[in-house]
Amino acid sequence: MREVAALAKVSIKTVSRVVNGEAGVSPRLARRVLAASARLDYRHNLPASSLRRSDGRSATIGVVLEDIANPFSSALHRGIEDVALTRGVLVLAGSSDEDEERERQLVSAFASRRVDGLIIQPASHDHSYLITERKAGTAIVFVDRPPAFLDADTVLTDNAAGVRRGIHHLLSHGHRRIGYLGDLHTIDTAAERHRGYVEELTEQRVAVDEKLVRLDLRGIEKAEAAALDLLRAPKPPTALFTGQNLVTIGAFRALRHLGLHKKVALIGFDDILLADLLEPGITVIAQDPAAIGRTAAELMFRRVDGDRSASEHKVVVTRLITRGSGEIRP
Amino acid sequence: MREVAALAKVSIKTVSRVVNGEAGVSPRLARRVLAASARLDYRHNLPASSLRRSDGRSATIGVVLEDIANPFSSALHRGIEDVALTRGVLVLAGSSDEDEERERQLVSAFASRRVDGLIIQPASHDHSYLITERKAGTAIVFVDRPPAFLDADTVLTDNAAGVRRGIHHLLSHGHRRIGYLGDLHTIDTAAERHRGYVEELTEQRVAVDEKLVRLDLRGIEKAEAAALDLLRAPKPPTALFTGQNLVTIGAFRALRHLGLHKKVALIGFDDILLADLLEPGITVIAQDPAAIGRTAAELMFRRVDGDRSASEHKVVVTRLITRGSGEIRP
DNA sequence: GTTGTCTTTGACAACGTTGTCAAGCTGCCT
DNA sequence: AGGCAGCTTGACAACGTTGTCAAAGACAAC
Repeated sequence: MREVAALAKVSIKTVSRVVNGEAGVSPRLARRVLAASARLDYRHNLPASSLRRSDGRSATIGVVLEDIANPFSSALHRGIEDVALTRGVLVLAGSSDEDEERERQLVSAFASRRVDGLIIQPASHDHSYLITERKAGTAIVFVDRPPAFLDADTVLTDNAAGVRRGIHHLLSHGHRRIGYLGDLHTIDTAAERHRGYVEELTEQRVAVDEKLVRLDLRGIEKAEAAALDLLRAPKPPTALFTGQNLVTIGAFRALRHLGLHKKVALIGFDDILLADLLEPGITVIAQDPAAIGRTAAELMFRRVDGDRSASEHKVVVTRLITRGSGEIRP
Repeated sequence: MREVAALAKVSIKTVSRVVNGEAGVSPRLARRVLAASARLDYRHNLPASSLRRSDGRSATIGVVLEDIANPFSSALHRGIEDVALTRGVLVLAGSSDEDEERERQLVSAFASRRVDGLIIQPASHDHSYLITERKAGTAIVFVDRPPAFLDADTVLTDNAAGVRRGIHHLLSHGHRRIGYLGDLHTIDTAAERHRGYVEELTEQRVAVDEKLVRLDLRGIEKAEAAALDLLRAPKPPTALFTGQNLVTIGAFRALRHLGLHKKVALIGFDDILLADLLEPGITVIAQDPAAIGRTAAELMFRRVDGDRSASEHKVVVTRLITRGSGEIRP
């Protein structure tokens, strides 16, 4: 900047004014400054600028996701990016891999880079450590799962209601023995989905048979094994509800393996690419991760802009997509 | 930091030493500083630190991807993250959406945040604009596609060789009329893959029939329409090779629609989640995007560490995964 | 010609940190 | 006792930028 000022024969303050598009610089000088900065390949130094600025904004936000490579997280990420883009804000993202410690490390790394806001898909179960960040003025929004021991904005899917819709669909097709395969019960969404299963059955006066329920299935293989186990039992279920992406794939593999994929009904939570091309197509309760990301980003930027009203809790609805597997009758 | 120094009754320089783990601070003072910074919830300010430091490292890198939500890009992203993590470096990522202008905007936004390095999956066809960044000391690595008008490190998949292996596989199963469906020919990888198709046929003395080739197919729908068209022609192909992810899905849809999915062979470039569960399973030439990401990140960090040797051009090999669709005989 | 107002411009300090360098202290050797 | 090396500590400037404020200039009104 000093060099640009020297070349344009103005003070560095004038260069600063031109760079920031401030009013009150004569067109003649502005042109000289622009020419000089083009000649010297001058690049504005944003970190230095935000160090000096009164508001201290870095025009950067931090996002903690379960895994930036998984389809749900990355669609969410993209939703956030699209909103951030409209404000010239860049997104730092990291994967927690369901590790509480890693979540905290990421937040800490974001904090030392002075991000304006955080969007967190939580892995940990105690977020009181974020009180410091909030005091420092960082906007915080939770997505997909609620925070614990911290009051903050959230954007969640209505998991229980989604599952209930799916279970209702199976019941209305005549099923009474509906198996449930779920992810780690320590993950809030998995617990919620399981709750939806129990609630809908109870409300419809169908007894919950614990032998038909398998929880804590992480990954395709474990889900496949559990499904095989369930389907080979003396009184097997006539339908399966799977509480997560990979669990659905595992269960479908098991059904295929046993030649039951056209006999036993299946509904999965979360849409899967290609689910429509399988035989039968897989009926799913689809979430809208991009919408969750957009909503969270909008909420977060409202806080960045100074909104200090009470925490908001938004719910993004699910959609039942019928493709065949959920419409098989017992 | 000033406040911490005051509370610990030391100079701010001593606080700086403790925060940076520099040797030569007596344990007694170090303990006092640590206690004071814990009490005041002190957070080290990395942008300010790197402003002052002689090397000026921001411990942040920028990544331009085609779309952070697409499976290929996000696996690549994750590979980069895993390497960056080991150095405490954070990753800024953005989607170019195949838009040249957007690519440049992202690079410029990264540059004003003073990233230490850039990893670019290029959308544009002239990268001379990056000479400035390189002069400023930013390490630059290209992934998936080569740069134009710029000499830089690259990590590419051997696209032509991969396709040739697939075509060879089809030929060895007795096919002579092999259709080719490809993505936008302006994308370097798409052009390379098409080249592989032509080369292998030519080398094996099979005439290339232009009526069996459709390029510039962007997205599932267009690919599906083109495949339908091809398969309904007077002398339809007995096998299809699809040059990209979504094109493969579109082609499979078309085959299913015509009831030809167990009669016409299909090999696709890029693996697809669930491809093994379709009927028949889809034979693919699989890339390893996570390996590309890791390799690129390692190359980039070597440059950040001062390696000034000639540009390296790494090639990540493909793998043929047979699942049934590619083994159908005419 | 003087005064007042408005616009343009620049000098200087400050943002939070670290590199440089010198001062102060301890302990050992002569 | 004096000298010296080695360790610990702090004062100060500087990184690239912008907020503050005052000076300089332009112009109109009297």
